[in-house]
Amino acid sequence: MSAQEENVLPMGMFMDLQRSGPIPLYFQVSQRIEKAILSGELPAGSRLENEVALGQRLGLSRPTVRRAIQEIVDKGLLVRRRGIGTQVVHGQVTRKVELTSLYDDLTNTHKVPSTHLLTLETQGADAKTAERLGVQEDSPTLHIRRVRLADDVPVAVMENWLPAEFIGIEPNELVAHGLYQVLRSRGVTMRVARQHIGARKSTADESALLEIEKNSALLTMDRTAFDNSGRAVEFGQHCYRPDLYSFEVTLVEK
Amino acid sequence: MSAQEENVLPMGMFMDLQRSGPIPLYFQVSQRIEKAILSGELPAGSRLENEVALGQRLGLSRPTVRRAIQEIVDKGLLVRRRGIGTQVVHGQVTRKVELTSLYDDLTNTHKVPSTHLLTLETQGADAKTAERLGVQEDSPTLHIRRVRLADDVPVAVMENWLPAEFIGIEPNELVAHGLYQVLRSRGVTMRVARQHIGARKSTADESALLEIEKNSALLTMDRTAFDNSGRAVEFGQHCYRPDLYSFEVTLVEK
DNA sequence: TTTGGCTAGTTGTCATGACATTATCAGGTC
DNA sequence: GACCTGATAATGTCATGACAACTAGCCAAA
Repeated sequence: MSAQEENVLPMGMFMDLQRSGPIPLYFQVSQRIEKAILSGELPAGSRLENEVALGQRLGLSRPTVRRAIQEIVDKGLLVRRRGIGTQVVHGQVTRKVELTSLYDDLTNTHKVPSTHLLTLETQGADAKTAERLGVQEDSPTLHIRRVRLADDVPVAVMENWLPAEFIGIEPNELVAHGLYQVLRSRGVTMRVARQHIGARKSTADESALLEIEKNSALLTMDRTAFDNSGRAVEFGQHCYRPDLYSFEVTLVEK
Repeated sequence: MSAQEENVLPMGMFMDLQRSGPIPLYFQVSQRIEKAILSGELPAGSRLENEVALGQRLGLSRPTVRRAIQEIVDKGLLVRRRGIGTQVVHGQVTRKVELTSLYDDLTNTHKVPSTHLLTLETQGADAKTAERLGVQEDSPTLHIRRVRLADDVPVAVMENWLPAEFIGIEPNELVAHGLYQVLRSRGVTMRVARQHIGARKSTADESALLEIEKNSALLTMDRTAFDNSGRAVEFGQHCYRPDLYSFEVTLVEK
């Protein structure tokens, strides 16, 4: 017998769906399944009930069930095989990285984030910033430089440039909230972000800010974020203490 | 007038679809649109023809067109807005990172990859390896250690552990091809990979192998890869010269 | 024993139709 | 001129139906 016995779990959940509410049905289903996987109710390697049966039992059409399952496949928690079925991926499950800021990351891991605001000024865009933000060179941008701390220990030095429309942002906003929270409260919804992750040695300035030795190894991340109209709303160059922070990425082959 | 004039481009492509072939229709459409974006035929900020019209012109149903567009949205090249339409994201487009190996990355960027094989042995799994691969501790695994070079310059030191079924892999395979190519040729299809990206200082050994100074900054990546049945097929701990390699990640908010 | 084919089960693809939700814009009213 | 209102247009959601492609397992034949 193969080592991967595959229990067909019928997912005996009654799942009271609210059909009139604003929450899509496929989302309600996918949330419920994801929760079942993360809680261990659906163990690694177990098979999911097939799409048609699941749809019948829930009173949903197959496309809706399919979409719910697809959501979780995209998260890397489920694997589909034609002719076979859908299985839970092996390996301990860990929550994936979303389009969030470091501030959100820290609150999610039950650390207390805080911010030291080093710089908040209007600055003409240099060539690189102009290209990343898609604005004219020398046009005004908001330049921010911050140190992010978790439980009063410095974790990252973050430098951002924002388009002119955000120049009114106040220092106390940035101290009390993450940059992404501030942008969201101004009606901006981030949709796409392109990141480059690398490493280099720390400068004397960075070493002092992060309270580490000179010429330590730093984890760096450059990011350009776009809102739902496709326009660049933020360009940032950040560096992290590698002993306190790392990136987690889940890749799924189509 | 706003700076983002939005030309409605009707995508005047005739797109001869092959309906009988094995290639899905939605895939043919999405490939064509992506190519149009990357080639500049659909410039940044331009609007796409709406779904129903596009479907009618191509003789396709709306779900098929929708799926084609969704593929490109997931890649971060398009942005949809309800009530508005679908637009090309601003910013220079760069190809995203797929589920590939460093070997594939290098060939895609027209560098000549080569490999120095340092270690190829059978080894009992330690606690960490056993957990990552989902096998018993002390069970046999294939242990590989390699240096990857691009144009004869060392780029990375790569250490991998594979389950027992791959113990037959020959040294010449690993020198001539990337590990993922070898696995694919053995019928393994990778589906999901979980990666952790960090940084640290180099050891004396690594410094010599990568031809860099001692205590340089290194970019590190740990990865566990799963095949289409959800079983772990590879666990690796790699480190890269940060002046020659970095990671690119595109995040898309759902 | 081995090989081959058949069958049942499951996901993959595609079409058609309908209604809901949201943003824009023009026009009328105060 | 400012504000409300409706029409218009586009994507978001969901149902139903059908066929294709792939896999595993059973069974019969060589």
